[in-house]
Amino acid sequence: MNIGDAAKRAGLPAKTIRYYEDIKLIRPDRDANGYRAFNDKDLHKLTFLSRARALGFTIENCRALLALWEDQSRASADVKRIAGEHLAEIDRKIADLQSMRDTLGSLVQNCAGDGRPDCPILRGLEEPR
Amino acid sequence: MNIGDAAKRAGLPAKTIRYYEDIKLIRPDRDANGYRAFNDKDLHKLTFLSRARALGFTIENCRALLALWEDQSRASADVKRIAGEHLAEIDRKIADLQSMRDTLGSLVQNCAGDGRPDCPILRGLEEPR
DNA sequence: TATGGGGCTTCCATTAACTGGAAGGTCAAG
DNA sequence: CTTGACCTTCCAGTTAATGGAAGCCCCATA
Repeated sequence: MNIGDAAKRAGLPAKTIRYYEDIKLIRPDRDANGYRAFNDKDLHKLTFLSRARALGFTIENCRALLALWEDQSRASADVKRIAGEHLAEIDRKIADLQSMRDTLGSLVQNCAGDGRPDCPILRGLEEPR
Repeated sequence: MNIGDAAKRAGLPAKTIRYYEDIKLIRPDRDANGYRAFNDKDLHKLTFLSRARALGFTIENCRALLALWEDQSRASADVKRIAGEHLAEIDRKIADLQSMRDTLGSLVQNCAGDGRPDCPILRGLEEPR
C-alpha cells in the first residue's frame, strides 16, 4: 500500500507519516520504484500513533508504548504507569486552563466592550499576579 | 535597572526578556556599558506580558494587546473582542482535554496493571476512533 | 505515442516561544 | 589584583510537524 492510502486509513497526513519514518517510529519497506510499501503491521502502528497522539501522548511516550506493544512479554503494569502519568498531566493541564478561564472570564465580564477607552481587561493585565 | 532585576520583578527569565526585545515587543534603552536599562514603562510592559502569556495569549495576541494598551484612544470593545476569542479557545481546549481524559481514564481503569501481559490500554489504542 | 494530472520521492526551510551554552566584556567586594 | 556574579552577542536545539521546490513515476485518454 502506498503512502496516500496509508494516510487515509490511519487518518494522518502523508507528510506526518514520512516524518514518523524519519524519526524511526516506523520502517516501511520500499517497492522497486522507491515508493514506501506499507503492510498491515505498519498500518496498525500508524493507527496506534494517530490515536495516541490524539490523546496527547508525546512522541517519546508513543515510542515507549510502541515498544511495549511489540513486546509480547511486557507487563501491563508498565503500560499502566505511562498512561497513569499522562493522565495526571492531563488533569494538571485541565486545572491550569480552568484557572486561566476563570481569571480571563471575570476580566471580560467586567469590560463594557463599548467605544470608550476604559478597559478593565487591560487594567487587570497590568497588575502582577 | 539591569535585566536581572527586571527579570525578578516581572517574573520572567532574563533570556525571555532578551527574546522579547529581539522580536520587538520591548525596546529598552542601553547604558554606556551596553547593558539594557529598563525604565518603569518597560517593566510595566514586561509584567503585562508575563501575565498575558500566563493566561495563554499568544505572542501575537500580546503584541496586539500591547498596541491597544499604548493607544490612549482605543475602544474597550477591541480589547474585549480579542479576549473573548481567546476565552472561546480556552473553552475548546478544556473540552478537548476533558474528552481525552475520559477516554484515557477508562482505558487505565480497565487495566489490571499487574505482571500479566494482557493490557486493555494497548488494545484500546489499537482501535481506530 | 504523446501528454496531462496525480501521486510519489528527497531536501531544505519555517513555525512558536523559548532555552542552553560558548566566548567574552563589566563591575563591585575584598 | 583577583574572584565571582552579571552582562553581552551569537549559534544551535527543542517539539512535532508543515510548506514548498524540483524532479521521478504511473495511468488514462486523445
